[in-house]
Amino acid sequence: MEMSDLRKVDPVKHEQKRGEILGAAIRCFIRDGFRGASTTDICTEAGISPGHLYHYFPSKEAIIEAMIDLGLARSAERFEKILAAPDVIEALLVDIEETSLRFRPAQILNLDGLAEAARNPEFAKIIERHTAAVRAMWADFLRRAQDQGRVDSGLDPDATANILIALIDGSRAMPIRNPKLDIGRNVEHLRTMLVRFLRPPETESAARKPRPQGTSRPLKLVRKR
Amino acid sequence: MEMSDLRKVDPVKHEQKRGEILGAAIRCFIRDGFRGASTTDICTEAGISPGHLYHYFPSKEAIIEAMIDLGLARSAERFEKILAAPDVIEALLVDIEETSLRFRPAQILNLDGLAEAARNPEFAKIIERHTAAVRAMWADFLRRAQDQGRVDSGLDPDATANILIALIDGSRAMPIRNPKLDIGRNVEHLRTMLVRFLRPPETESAARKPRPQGTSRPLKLVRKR
DNA sequence: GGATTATTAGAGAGATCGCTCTAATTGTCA
DNA sequence: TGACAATTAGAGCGATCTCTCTAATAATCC
Repeated sequence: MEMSDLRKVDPVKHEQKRGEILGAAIRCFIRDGFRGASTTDICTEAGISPGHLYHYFPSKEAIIEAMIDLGLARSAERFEKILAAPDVIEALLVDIEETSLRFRPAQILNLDGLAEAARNPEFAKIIERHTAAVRAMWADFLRRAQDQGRVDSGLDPDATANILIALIDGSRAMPIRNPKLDIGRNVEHLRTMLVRFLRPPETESAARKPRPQGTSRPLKLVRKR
Repeated sequence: MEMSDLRKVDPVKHEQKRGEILGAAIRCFIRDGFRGASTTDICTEAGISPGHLYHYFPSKEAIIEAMIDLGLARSAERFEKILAAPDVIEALLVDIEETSLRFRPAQILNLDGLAEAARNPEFAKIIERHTAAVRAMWADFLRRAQDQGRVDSGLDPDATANILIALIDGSRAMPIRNPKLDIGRNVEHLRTMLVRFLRPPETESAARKPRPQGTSRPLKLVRKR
């Protein structure tokens, strides 16, 4: 134990410690799952005692909820950055590659969270709210891109957003299903699919500008803002 | 199992009972998860006693493995049917709609299984093997379709198969993320994406028009719409 | 029918779970 | 410094977990 630090009646310090414990809990949940990780495990990982733990969190469930909140907040941040990028599709692909395909273990928790949400109404509410927010962000982007003729205006923004989200979810399972995944090639094919899916059909775009496209080489879809 | 003494009462009956217990276990696992469902729950659901349960299965883990095997076998069957259909994409869409989007609760177990595989090497092996088999089936189909000019020959069959599998995985999360999902519209957009992704680019389809082997059953991939 | 064996029931052992409680320790301030 | 409040440690409670064990029942063969 660390006895060397000088203690103060400091709410900042308290919050910081809470964060440390939450971090330890996340590590445990990644390793063993929501139900597999015990409060004792969390205490050991955080280097504290059970009583101490319950001084910072009222229950194990509260820890899980705090962790989900944190995860969803980080996720929303990432999406905001993606949607603010000059080339949204490229930014999305980079994000999928870095956070899902290269198997950051934290992504396991998304699978756990979804499975848990399917049977726990409390969690379901949180997931649904967060999904609605992300979908709205995507749909808003898609509408603007449609107005600018960069995305097929025949697509429904909400439905398209749902599919993009599903694609991101599915990508999380990829490295689990196939640890020897050829990441570069998969990203390339994802890019091809997205570009072909979203770009305006020939009839629409041909009127505006010439389409220099022969083979499967994808073209840049999105630029200015 | 004793293999030398088969003279006793119906091994068929024994196997049938085993199946019943497995079914009860699956219902419990769907409801509460692998770790959330206790052996007592399973016994209650199956209407038997603990000792009885352990007469049919050596451990809880064995039940889970038997269930995963069963699930993957059923899944492989479904894919074989899909790939044997006259219009593969339509068959795939119907399957996604019926088994994933309409929220058959059994699909939760896929999420559980993936999450568990991410931290349990034993499960990971099973999932990887099954995924490799399904991917091989898809890749084989894609290669044939490419030879017939129905699918863009610029696509790598394995990478494309991986993406299709990811799409199926992602579709499972859809109804959890959004219970008010407009299923029809989503299926329609999925269809659009798949068709645009897979069909040969204009130049190719115009140049090399591979014509029918009329006698053999045509693998119709894309319906002109 | 009597002997033998497969099958079933259910209590409960032993371990672990989430969580509580008391007491010791640390920091603050009159 | 001494009273008081905040914080921490860790034993352990009651519930629940997986799994075992003994004995009763059902099925089979002579």
